[in-house]
Amino acid sequence: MVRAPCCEKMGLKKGPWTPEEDQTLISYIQQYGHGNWRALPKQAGLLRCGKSCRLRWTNYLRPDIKRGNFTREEEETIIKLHEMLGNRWSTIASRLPGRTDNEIKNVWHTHLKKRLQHNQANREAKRQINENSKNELKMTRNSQQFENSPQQSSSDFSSGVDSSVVTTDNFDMGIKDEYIDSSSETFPRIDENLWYTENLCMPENFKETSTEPEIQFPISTASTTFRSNTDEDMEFWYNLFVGAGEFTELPEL
DNA sequence: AACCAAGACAACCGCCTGATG
DNA sequence: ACATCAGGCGGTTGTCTTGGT
Repeated sequence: MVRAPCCEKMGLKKGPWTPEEDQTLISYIQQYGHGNWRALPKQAGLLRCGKSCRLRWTNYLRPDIKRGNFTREEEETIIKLHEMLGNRWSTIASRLPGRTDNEIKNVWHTHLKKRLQHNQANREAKRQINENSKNELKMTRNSQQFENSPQQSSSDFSSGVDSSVVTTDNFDMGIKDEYIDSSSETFPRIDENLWYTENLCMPENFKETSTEPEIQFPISTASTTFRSNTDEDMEFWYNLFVGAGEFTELPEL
């Protein structure tokens, strides 16, 4: 394949477009259209290559371009589509009227990618806290049980003689990544799907901020997922994730 | 006020594909 | 079938702006 000569070698201008150039291009396209991009700059009197003109028009000057910040809905659409399609910016752009692939690509690299990485790091941190709390709880309950029943041997605990006791064995092997003892009454289970941002909820008295909330409380029961803002639930989750041990008031964000 | 680093975004580059002769 | 061209796409770079020191 023969490569077209680059703009510089042909003495054509590069770099940012001036308002005059923009106006020239707009006027020409409004009058004659853009049937042939390669021929257009010469006919319009622009010292630019056709490719540059096309990009300038499609990414910036087109009348149906939507300028300004992306809405929350647009951002969510991009995130979802990117999850499905990967870096197919033009396909993603076709689903967002008035937005160009270039703009979407820029937004992705400058905002959305970082936000997703941040969310992922948060989820990982929470998961770690959850894991640590789980271990602490496990140890506490085991030691309490040992103190209350000094006559029992440690092998009795792990054999599951008393079904109300959470032992190392039934905790680890019974239900993975869930907070639940064999009576299934005391501890709500964590629905892993709730870690995803769209499923997280904030307590009513939490302040809405533009940044990612630091603490969020996913709640579900063994049978059904629900969202709760009751003090009891908040206290449970606050102690679980923040690890303060003593719950006094909800944190200000 | 001056400088510098980081962020945001416009523009370019190189490759690919489909159309055409 | 092959060569050439135009247009499209995604990755990368360049430039301007902004915020911090």
